Amino acid sequence: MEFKDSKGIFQQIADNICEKIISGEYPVFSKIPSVREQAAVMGVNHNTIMRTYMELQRENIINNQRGIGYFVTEEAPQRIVQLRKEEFFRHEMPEFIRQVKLLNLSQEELKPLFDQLNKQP
Amino acid sequence: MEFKDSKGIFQQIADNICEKIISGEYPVFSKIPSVREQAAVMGVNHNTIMRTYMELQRENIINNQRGIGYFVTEEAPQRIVQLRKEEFFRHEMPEFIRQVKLLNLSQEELKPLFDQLNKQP
DNA sequence: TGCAGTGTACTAGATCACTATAACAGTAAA
DNA sequence: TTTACTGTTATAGTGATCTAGTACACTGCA
Repeated sequence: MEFKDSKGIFQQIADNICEKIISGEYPVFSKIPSVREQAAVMGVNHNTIMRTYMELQRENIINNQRGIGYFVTEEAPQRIVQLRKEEFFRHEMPEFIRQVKLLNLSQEELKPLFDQLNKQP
Repeated sequence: MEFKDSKGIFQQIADNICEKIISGEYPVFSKIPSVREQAAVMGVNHNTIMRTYMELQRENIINNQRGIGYFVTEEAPQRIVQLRKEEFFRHEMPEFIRQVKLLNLSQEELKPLFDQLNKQP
């Protein structure tokens, strides 16, 4: 996996896992890759994955059974979407609007954006 | 100034200065605060400001006269807007759209966004 | 019981961003 | 010339993050 240096690696991995959960790649109740396996896949140290998993566990997105592995909780998808929506409306959307105004983008330039957003249900 | 820990401080200061330039707070050809003064205002070390200024100089947004200070270049506002537009269309907008789709936001939830964007000329 | 795979914990070290501090050099103006 | 600004450079130290490596404990299964 490639990482931006604008954010902690463990946070990026957490985001990545969360997206796999809400996209269905990691279904509810399923076991996610072990700390060591994930570390190998991501190309990072297993301690870094450990930190990621502990964070996600603290947020009740995964839970673990010692000696067995980590599992996606039943409430995970709902929690992730909820947390992300809050973040989206509190920060990302206002910042996005601020950018548009600061750059003084025209309706013409924004047309592709509208086209994409209008595809939403 | 408050800083997010998601990005280097020097980069956030550079962004801040760029916004002051395109908003007109730092007009073309004007002298911007000295390294030490800016450091005091921002509450950081002057080496950090030095790094910021060197970056901005590398991008031809400011230039300097040793012993006198740093000045906004004539082409600065245009360059900043151009660089930011490129960045916006290459990364921020696609990422924003990706988020909207991932969170499966409804037209209803997006209405405030449309309202804001339609205010653009 | 033994083994393989799992989580967990610990120490040590590398790297990076930023800070703290100092010293040096150019410019303008009194 | 002196003073008070400027930029510039250098060294050392701190804190956070991530890596490297090791060791230990738990679980399921052959």
